[in-house]
Amino acid sequence: MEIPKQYDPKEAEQHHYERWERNGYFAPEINKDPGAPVFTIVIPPPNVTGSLHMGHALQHTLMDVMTRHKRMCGYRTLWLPGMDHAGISTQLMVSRALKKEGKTRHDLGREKFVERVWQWKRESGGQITVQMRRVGDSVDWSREKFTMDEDLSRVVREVFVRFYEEGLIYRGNRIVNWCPQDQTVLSDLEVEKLPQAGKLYYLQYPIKNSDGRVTVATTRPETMLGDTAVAVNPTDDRFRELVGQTIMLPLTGREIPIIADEYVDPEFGTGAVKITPAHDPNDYEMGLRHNLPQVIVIDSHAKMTADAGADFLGMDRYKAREKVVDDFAALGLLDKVVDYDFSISKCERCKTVIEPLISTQWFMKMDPLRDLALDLMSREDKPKFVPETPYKKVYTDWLENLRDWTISRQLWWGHQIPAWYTPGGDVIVARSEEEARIKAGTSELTQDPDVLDTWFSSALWPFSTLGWPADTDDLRTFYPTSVLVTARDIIFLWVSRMVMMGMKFMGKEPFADVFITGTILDAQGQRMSKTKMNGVDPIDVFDKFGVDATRLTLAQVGSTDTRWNEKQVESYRNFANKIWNAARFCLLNSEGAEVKPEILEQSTALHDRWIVSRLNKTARDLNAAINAYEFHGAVQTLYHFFWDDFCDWYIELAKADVTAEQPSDVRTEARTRLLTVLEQALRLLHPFMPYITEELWQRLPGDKRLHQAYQGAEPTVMLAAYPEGASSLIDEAAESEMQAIIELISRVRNIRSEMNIKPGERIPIVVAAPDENLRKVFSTAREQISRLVRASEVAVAERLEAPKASARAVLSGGAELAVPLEGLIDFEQERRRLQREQEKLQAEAAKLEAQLSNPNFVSRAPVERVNEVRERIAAIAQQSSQLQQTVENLQ
RNA sequence: AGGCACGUACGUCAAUGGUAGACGGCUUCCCUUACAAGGAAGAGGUUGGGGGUUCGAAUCCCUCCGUGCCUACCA
Repeated sequence: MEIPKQYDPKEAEQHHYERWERNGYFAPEINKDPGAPVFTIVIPPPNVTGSLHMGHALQHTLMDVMTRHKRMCGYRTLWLPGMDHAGISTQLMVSRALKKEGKTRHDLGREKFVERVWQWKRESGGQITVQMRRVGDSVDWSREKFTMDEDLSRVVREVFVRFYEEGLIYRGNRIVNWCPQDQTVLSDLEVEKLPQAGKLYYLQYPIKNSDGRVTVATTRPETMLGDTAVAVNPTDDRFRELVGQTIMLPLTGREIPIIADEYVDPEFGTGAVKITPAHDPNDYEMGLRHNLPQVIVIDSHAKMTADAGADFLGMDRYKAREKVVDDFAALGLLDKVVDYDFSISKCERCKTVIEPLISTQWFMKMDPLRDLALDLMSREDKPKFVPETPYKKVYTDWLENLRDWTISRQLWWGHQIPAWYTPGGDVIVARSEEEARIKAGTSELTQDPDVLDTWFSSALWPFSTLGWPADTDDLRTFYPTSVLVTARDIIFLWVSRMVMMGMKFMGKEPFADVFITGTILDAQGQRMSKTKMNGVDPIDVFDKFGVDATRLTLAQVGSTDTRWNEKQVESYRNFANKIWNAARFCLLNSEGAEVKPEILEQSTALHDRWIVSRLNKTARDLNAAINAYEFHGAVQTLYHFFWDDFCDWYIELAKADVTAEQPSDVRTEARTRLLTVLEQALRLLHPFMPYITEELWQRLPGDKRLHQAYQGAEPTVMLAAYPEGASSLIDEAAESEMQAIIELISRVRNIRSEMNIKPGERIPIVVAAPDENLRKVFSTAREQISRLVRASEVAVAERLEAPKASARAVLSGGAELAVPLEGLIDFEQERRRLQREQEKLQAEAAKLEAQLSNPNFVSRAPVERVNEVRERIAAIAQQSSQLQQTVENLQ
């Protein structure tokens, strides 16, 4: 059999996925057990414009680990994939392409433009679906969805109509976040606040019929053209006289009142605030309270309007700012300008500074929906956030302060709002234009040009993808889903809204658990971002180290923020190679043997009982860890079981039997056992490392059974049963006996190393144990011990009888070790070595003694704890005295 | 401005209030017939500082220092 010495990930990654997909392994229908429990994940739909980044790679790895694990456990498993139409991003991308042709979307017109976007989607969208296949995502492609699919669009209209009829969706004229670049309104969540070094301008406003002036401070002088009041705090004595008086607003010729409002902070600035209801959210609110007019001086392109005055008409907002300041200076009304740092609102997508504008938009009333989500949390503690802190609180706090959601967007790419207007201006909301015509009694209707916020359709994702509002099999089977895996930054944007919509339309939470992943930071601890160019492309990492190694690295990240460290991936690449070579050894020595599950229950030799015990304990721990979302622990458990227990000890202990030149029952049985343990180990590894495990599993000869739910399927490790960890096969006696052998071997190796004994040199060893069983353990393993420590002879006795010129060690259970080193030993060095050990023991003993001499410890600590300490002290005392004896016996 | 996290070995991270660990790196030795992407051995920590609760603290509380994140209407 030809097996290369090094594992080539690309080779394995090439073939298996295609076969898994073609054979329908990813679809829940592969499971033939009608009573199977169900496990469902709906994917957080990536943007159709997106490509795989580290965050995706992390989330997808975790989702795939869970899905593959549950599938192997016999669950009817659905991981449903799909993509989001990503309104703004996609429209921007296509607009940019048009720009290269010297065109704008307006040149094409709406219909042609949207067709163009669809064309783009068909040709270049969904790059990420190719990359998901590379990651190994075991998603059911036959159920793939796109938020703009006709069926999902129908769901959007249905929901919109129901909400409207209930009065939860309404149209209103309000101040909103406006992006002058993208020409659309944005929700609060799509706006990011960035700190900015700016200036605070102190402007003086003359008071009518007086020589007095009021000074106001502002960061945006240009908005003064739209001021309709100056406000002061009603309790502010400095301005008491002024309230009710009138200001002659410079540059405009308008007269505006001085009003009193609690909102004004007397401590800030001058204590007097200019009020621009049309261009500031707070001023807007105050304007409503005081019935102030709204003078619009900035338009949707952030240019000054006619109402700003003839001198300003058409001027850019920043040019206007300069001019206002210059004009005030010229009039002698500019008090001062000071440096001032504040936060500025920018469009999350294009980073343009947001302009608050008054505009007619569609809104969703959130209070009743919010209550559904909060009730669910307080009554049933759902969804369960992992980790619970801080996310449960973050989620509920946000819900408690929820405000209405602006759901319309001035875009062309998206779900067009199902509202039509009659010539008379009546609003007709309907599921279709036909329905609208019937409702309106006329066919002269104009549809609202706006589309819905992308997150509107995303909020419906857990049930829209399963066929709602029809009562489909899928909906009944897979809703509510099991777990949602996502990054923390969309808890508000998406998670909370899914919960509200799920409760509203399904009456049940959309998912039981929410697992929030950590963030992968760059080596400096900064967030990876396109603009900073500090991102690491997962595909590059796959190419360099292999998908499986990358998955293992990501899986152990779990919910911790972690700096990216390529060394970590490299070490898991080495682990993959270790797996490869362990399997290579098993296969190169497999003649006459094959996988045979029953053999593990018939082990008699210590090392065999031991590895079977370790295997089952590992399986038990792994299942627990995965079910508890403890991926870091799961990866560690796997790594150490495979490398330490299986490779370093078991293969070495079994090697003599396995590699025997002459065929024999012993050899066949050893080989069979080795292959069988390996086969189960591969199953344990599979959810984390799907490619290498499948590649090797396929090569194993013998009885590789699938889980009973998948009988009849083409063999694949994907559908083999995940070992549960049989408690009947966990053998504590074997583990502790084996521990004694491991200790013995380690101590001999230690002595060899410290005494500078050449690796090739064979030396005799003497081991003594007063306990008969322990002696038996050592005698039985004599051959193996001899092999692993390169001993010429292993003598086992009840009492230690060895030449004085020996290196010695005291082992657990009263056992002692001597390595006769006539002519090799340096007594002074040996004495120092033993004394160092003695010191270690004494240090530990001193600590424990101190504990025990504290009467409070003895009286208040649990009895078992106190006994533990006593036993440990006794053990140390014995070892210590043996050690002392040894030192005294030296020369 | 408030709120919430975090600070453990040289690096990245673990550790139900009960003897602080792993991986990488480092030192020494070894191309031993699965694997040098390997094997063997070893060094390295008063868990950011200080105080408190407790029989016992990396873990709980307070405080200081440092670092992140989120929320927010300070013109």
